[in-house]
Amino acid sequence: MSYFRSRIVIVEDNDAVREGFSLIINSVSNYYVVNGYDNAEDAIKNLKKDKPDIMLMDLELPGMNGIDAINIIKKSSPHIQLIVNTIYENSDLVFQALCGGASGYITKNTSHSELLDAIDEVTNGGAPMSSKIAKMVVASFQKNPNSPLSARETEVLELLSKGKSYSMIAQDLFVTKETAKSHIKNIYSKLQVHSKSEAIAKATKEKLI
Amino acid sequence: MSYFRSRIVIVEDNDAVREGFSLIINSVSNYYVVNGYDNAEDAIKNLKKDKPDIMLMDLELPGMNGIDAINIIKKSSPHIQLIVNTIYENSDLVFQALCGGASGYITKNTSHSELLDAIDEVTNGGAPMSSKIAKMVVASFQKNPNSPLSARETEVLELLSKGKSYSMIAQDLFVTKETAKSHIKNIYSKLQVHSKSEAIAKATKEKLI
DNA sequence: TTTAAATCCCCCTAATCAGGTGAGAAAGCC
DNA sequence: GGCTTTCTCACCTGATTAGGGGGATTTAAA
Repeated sequence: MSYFRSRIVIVEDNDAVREGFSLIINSVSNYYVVNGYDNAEDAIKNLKKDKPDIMLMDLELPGMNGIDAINIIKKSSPHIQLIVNTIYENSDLVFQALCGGASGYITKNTSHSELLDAIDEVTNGGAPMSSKIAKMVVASFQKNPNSPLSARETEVLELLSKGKSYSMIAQDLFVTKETAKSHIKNIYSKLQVHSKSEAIAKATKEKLI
Repeated sequence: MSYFRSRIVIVEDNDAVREGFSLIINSVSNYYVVNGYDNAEDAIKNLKKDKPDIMLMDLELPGMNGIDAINIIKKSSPHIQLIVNTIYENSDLVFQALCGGASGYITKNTSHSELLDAIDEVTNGGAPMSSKIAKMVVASFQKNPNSPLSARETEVLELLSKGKSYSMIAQDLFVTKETAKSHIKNIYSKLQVHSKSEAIAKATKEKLI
């Protein structure tokens, strides 16, 4: 744990919630809230002045949304640890926030002590997540168990998705080019597509690869 | 929380550790350890008999390794929740375990109460992870901030990685095919590659896309 | 004012892609 | 035993592509 008090900025449009967070965070000695904003624009404008180590960021904000804010903040100040705090558990939002550089994602049913735990965790280089979010993140690594494709076809599609040509796939799998083509034809027929890009798009969407 | 005691199987080659876990888990009312094994083969053989709801799985085992075991167990009994418990924090192992269907990944510096917390969490549909593991998982969503590629080039490479042809990329970006080609030439030169597959491989490895 | 980025154009050749049609061997299922 | 799927291989065709070469212009940042 740091010997310095980490500087925290809160971006949250609900005044009561924002002030509640401030009180909680300021009640412990390791942290203090340097500023709170009800919109992302003002928070971004004052980054240089506030010098936050950690930001608590709501996603549903008036004006600029939280996802865009995360991208802007992380580009200009990559050292800032962003913790998303929102009611949304929509998977697109979660992955957009994480891809944009959020260090954690906690939902708004979080207790005061859990909020402080989350701040502790990013301070120690962790990645705090609500239980449901962690589950979504872990699930994103796993394939669809109901794939219509055979093991070999999946293998071929994986190589196709790596940009390999028919002949390269054939080489990798120690078969002839005609065999690779044959697999691809069957993949197209099963997925009801007519090109590499459609096949990869469908396979990615349905987590077949 | 369930009204039934969840059935737990432990796969762990260190006898003392395995028996320690059993004692801890059996000391709470929600769970009981139906069996413990010092290798994956025996655990897999007895799946039908043991009917575990949750398995605690070490990765470094004599004979079959834990990753292969996870894949086999998840294929035959997808309802089983697997919690990896290992000393390894190697990123390849973590992602292999998660891709294979592990529900959680905790490292061996975990306290007794944290172990029980992890079991509680999978019981409630969560995905328990050690702090470092969660950080690795979240980091896997984020791009390399030191990419040599321009924003436009990254965009082009992303489309290329989706299997799109030069002309499709041009259409998507509302430019001519020659422009798309020009970007791709620059990408190849910057990445020092000479084909789609090499570019995608390098970009994926270095998280440029 | 030099550099990088983004756009566009021409030429070239070998290779690729997608479709059709057909077929043999092995494995699994009822 | 018969059925289906899977994996393997082959030939044909026509349109497109990929990757390389050579340039050029405009804008914006350093």
